[in-house]
Amino acid sequence: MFEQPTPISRGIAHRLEQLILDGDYKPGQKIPSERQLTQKLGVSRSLVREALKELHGRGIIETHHGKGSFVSDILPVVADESVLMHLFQGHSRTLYDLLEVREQLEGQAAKLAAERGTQQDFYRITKAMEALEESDALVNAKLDHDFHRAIAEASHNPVLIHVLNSLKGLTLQSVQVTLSNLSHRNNIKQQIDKHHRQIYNAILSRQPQWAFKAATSHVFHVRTSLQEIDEKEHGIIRKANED
Amino acid sequence: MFEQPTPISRGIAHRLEQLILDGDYKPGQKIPSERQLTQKLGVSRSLVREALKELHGRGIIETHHGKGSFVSDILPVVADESVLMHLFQGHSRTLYDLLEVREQLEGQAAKLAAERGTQQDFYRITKAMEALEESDALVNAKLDHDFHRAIAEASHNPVLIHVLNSLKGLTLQSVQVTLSNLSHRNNIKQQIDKHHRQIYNAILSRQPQWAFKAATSHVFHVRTSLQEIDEKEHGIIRKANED
DNA sequence: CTGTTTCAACTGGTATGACCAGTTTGTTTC
DNA sequence: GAAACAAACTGGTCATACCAGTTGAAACAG
Repeated sequence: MFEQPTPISRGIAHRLEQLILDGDYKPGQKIPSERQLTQKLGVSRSLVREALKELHGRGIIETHHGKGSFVSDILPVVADESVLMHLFQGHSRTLYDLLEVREQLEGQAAKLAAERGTQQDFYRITKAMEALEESDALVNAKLDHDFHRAIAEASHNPVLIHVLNSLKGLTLQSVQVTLSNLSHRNNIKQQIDKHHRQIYNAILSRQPQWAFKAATSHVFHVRTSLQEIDEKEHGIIRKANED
Repeated sequence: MFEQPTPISRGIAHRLEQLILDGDYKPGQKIPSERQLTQKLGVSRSLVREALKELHGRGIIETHHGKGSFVSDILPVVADESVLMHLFQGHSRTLYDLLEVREQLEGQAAKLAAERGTQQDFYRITKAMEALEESDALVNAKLDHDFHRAIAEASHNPVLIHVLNSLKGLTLQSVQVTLSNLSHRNNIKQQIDKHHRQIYNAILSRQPQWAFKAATSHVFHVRTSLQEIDEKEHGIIRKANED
């Protein structure tokens, strides 16, 4: 009755927004030029421009004359790192706090990934997994993070991806600390790999419950292991950011 | 040297914004047509339209085909509280995404609160709980939020508190939407109260597992309830601010 | 005179095409 | 090799024409 057939312009802004949310265009990255979008979206440049204006109004993109439009990297308003980073320094406990949070988040991500992951997602996860296993070098905090990130993205939950990504800086740091503390015990490195495999298998065989369990207990295990060591060797964590 | 002489369009949007802020055009009121603005502002219609789009993006005006543009009566709640806020508009899915994340976070918070909460924490939670129960008014998004916040703080996990707090802006709005959609069904309001009681009891009797379960299933319940309604009445969420 | 129909004049929505103005890049020139 | 320059990008602005809802007043029917 009052169904106005949604103006195309709304649709354009919406579609672009979705592309950004889906990660097709990432924060800081340049999006196609107006002329290109005109083609890609099959509408006139006027519409493209108006859609971009709308997104600009929402603070989603920034535009520079002669250069192009870019996805605002200020996107991660959630949990801005500076604050957390601040918490971190001098408070080794924050590492545990962080892991406590990640425990749930990673669990949820794994679960959703098992439910919703596409073949493409699985491919990415597999690649990350392989890269992780090959490198017996113990320094690969980044690879570890890539693996978890691939899973997060497979959850197709923008908010979840967003929050986890916001914790990225800390995560990286924490993983670094973790590895440097845990991995020179070879059996632990093996255990971690085993965990990853469990998560991996659960997701690819589409068993959400199992994936959740595997992911949470993985983080839990890392946390408690770290805790034990910390109690023994006392104060190792503080030193972790000095290189 | 790098001072690019502010594009006119920015100026247009700004001038219009100023007119509205100055009270020349009041909330709910119609602003001049695009053609009129073209004259009044001395620029082309394209620019006027783009400026209007920008204002629309900020939520300052609403536009209706054939009728005109009107100043939003829900004036900007202070620019953009967070960018995520915008993801909402037209993306009801994001609400579910958000609840999926909160499900775990709230669960963890409740669990930790049960483990670590002090008597003072419990006192605060109790007060929030009472305030929540007394107000049989259904509009108390804030009270609901206060309750969950008290629990979060009782977890004594700064990271968790911070992340949950970051989601506050969204939570508030989502809760608002939630309530306005759920609560006019009286039995649901009762169910929610019951959930809160369960969480409350679990925490104060220091039963972490139970608290976790109660909190997660609470959010889960809210999410699925909302989902059902959304599927039935279809599109209600978008309309939530039209009265 | 009343109620309906109709149509013209609004309103915003979309599409072209032209031209201006910064930016980048590769070529030419010294 | 370095400086100068000239396309070929990019976004910014304008003018014009036409489509599509909305509204209200004039024309008409009863």
